Amino acid sequence: MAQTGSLLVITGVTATGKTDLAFQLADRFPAHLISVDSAMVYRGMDIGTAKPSVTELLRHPHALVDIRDPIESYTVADFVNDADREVAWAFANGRVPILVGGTMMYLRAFRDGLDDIPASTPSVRALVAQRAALVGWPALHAELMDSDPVAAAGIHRNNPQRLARALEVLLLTGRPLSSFWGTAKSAAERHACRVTEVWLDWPERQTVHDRIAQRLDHMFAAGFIDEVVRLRAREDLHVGLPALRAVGYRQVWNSLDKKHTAEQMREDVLAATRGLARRQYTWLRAWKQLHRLSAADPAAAAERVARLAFHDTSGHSAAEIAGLAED
RNA sequence: GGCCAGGUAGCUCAGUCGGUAGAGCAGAGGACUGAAAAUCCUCGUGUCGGCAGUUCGAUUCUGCCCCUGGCCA
Repeated sequence: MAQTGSLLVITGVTATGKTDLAFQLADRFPAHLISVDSAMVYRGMDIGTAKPSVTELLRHPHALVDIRDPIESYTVADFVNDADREVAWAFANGRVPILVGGTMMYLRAFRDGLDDIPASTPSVRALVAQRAALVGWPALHAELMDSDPVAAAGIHRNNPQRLARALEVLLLTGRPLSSFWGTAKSAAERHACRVTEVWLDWPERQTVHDRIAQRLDHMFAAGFIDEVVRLRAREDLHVGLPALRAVGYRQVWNSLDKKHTAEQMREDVLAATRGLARRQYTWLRAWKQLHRLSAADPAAAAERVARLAFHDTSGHSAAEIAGLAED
């Protein structure tokens, strides 16, 4: 099948400057920006998610931002469907899709594809939770070991979330979760395109931690706490919701309950954000095919990405591109 | 100045009836198929404030000193 085009993915841990890089490229090339961010999908969660400002979004529109109310949930499958639709739109309109963001599971599901497995339902989820409360998760893990040993082997007995999913699928379909595996198609296959993935990174972890702290102080100055207070004012929202479990929101929400000092609140959010960055690193280090670029030199990074993903407009030959893509 | 309570892991603390110590948090590494900014797994040597004494052996007991907090002057 002939390739129809080139698709660019820009990722990296939180607070590394991914958005700025995407803006630079969007200024130079006909691009379609697609957000890969499980928190920016929610309306009214702007400051704490480091969402681009309204003016920035007007200048550089992002697909998949502000598409859900915090009461709703948004899933990996939703993301892959939405992203596929946006990518197809971009190709149909002569634009290069640029996926920007740090929700690593979304990114991997998009790139490698998702198998066709039904979503859970509230009633089945509640049923599994009830049984867990009764017999405990390790016991349910033992049961899964009997009915779906393949899936059970990959899930720790203390991991309620992943264990629940496997059991829910079993209840929902009567089939083991693992029996659904193996049919997923990668993004390159689904869109018949070349996929270039870029990891924007700082050489020192400390730099990332410093940037996180600096950004958080700007968030507080910009009214982050008021934003959470506004969400709390809604009677229907609570911290159990996926949206309100987002880093920062959960800590600020809980701090307001416990009447923590401002300093304690800040430390809680910082620790949670550093933890997020650490887990993002775990994904990134496992993806060896990423082009790792230094965030310390944004201009050079932009130049490099332009050559890697937009070779058609910068006049490089296919042979040169193949060489560049090797390193 | 006197009295009291403390000084143990980056932080908050527990503990050792004398045999050189352990939790939570922080931090690090890892896993990851519809909640993923989620959920979970693994990782703990630190002059036990300093100096001396008693002892086979002191972080633990004793003395002195230093520091912190409180009370009394």
